[in-house]
Amino acid sequence: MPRQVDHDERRRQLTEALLRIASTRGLQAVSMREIAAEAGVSLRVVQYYFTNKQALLESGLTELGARMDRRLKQRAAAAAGELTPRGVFAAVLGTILPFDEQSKLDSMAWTAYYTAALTDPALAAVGLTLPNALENFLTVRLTAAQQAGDIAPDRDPRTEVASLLALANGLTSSVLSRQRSHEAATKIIDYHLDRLFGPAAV
Amino acid sequence: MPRQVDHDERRRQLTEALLRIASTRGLQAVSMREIAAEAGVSLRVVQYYFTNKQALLESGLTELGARMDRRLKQRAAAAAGELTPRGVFAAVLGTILPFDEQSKLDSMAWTAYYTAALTDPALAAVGLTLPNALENFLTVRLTAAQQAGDIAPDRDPRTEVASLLALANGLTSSVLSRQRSHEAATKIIDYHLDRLFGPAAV
DNA sequence: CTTGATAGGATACGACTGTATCCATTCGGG
DNA sequence: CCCGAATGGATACAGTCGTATCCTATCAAG
Repeated sequence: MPRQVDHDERRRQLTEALLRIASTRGLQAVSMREIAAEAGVSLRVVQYYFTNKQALLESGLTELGARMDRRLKQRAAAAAGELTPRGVFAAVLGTILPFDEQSKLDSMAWTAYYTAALTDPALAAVGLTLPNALENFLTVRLTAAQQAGDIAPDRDPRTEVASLLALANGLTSSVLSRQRSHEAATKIIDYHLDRLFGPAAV
Repeated sequence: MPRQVDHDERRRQLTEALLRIASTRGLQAVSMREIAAEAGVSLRVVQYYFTNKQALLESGLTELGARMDRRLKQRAAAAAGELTPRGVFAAVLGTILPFDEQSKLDSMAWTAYYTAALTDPALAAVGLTLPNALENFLTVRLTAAQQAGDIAPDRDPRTEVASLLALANGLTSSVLSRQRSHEAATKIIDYHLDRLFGPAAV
């Protein structure tokens, strides 16, 4: 059995242990020793696979981005065929909202990272690439949809996209803090998609 | 000079020092000794006026809520007279968005507290009262505005209010992370108020 | 069989944490 | 006057933190 595979597998296990701690007890509860305990290994092993804590934290953020990406592609695959403009938006925004236990935990971790990035420039660079990519992607789609006559001409595609993403982020916050349920948040998103594209065909 | 005044004044100074650290270096950088240094007093003084760190943190959260409340009342007083429904919403949402250096710092601290509250139930109770109060207040106003014919009858007041508040929160996040400017965020808010109430009278 | 790299257990170091204690000063009411 | 309470300086304590070091194993290539 090749070494390299074991090596990457170990790193993945440690990163997952890190995210488990960050999402349930917060990023300030993440320490080298806690990760070791959570992963069931010794402190030395954590040190061995990650040169320092900074590298570990960045690995966690990268993994979070990869998970979000994976979920997006799953939704895209599941909704294959019906690639209506509205379907694309429902998929992307529905992926941002925490919709099951795991995505809720990931959203918690993401929020923790986001907050840390506000006062730690090293994390900020890694964390902002995904949101920007989403905004650009959706703006292109919505502009095309407008030219095809799918949305009213007096709508501003850039503003609409920025609004929907900011709305999804705000709703995510309220779901995480148990201010409202996932279903309530989804209804609010649908309400706006109805107004933008017209009622869903289903 | 009465003791009680000095006592409260000292507590206020220490709380402000705490918020200064939390908003510039994050909540994890807040320690008893750091607060003492920031306030220019000895560690013992911090211990003397706050029995433990938990009390100190709660004091910071309370102060943040009080500041937000103060800003809201300032806007309300400045816009006195023109209490159009749209004016009320513009005032409230404009207060949520960080509009100057100080409110930006406060928003940073608020975000830090919000994230901490996700994994620390003790803080959650204190931090959710203001958002809920805002939501209820605005819903009453918008329902009345709809009955007065100020907004279209096919709008759902509760959903609209929840959306605007979530939107303002999401936009605040993007402003704090320098994804967009305060002006850009304000324009997005205005865009939606225009659609909801019709263009501003000014 | 030996040698060097990979892997990991055990332990130590200095810095920092919240909290507690000991002690000196100040000051208003008896 | 003086005595207890309010105030605060200096220091100590037991943990935890990230990181570094020392020392074994294991194992593939020479």
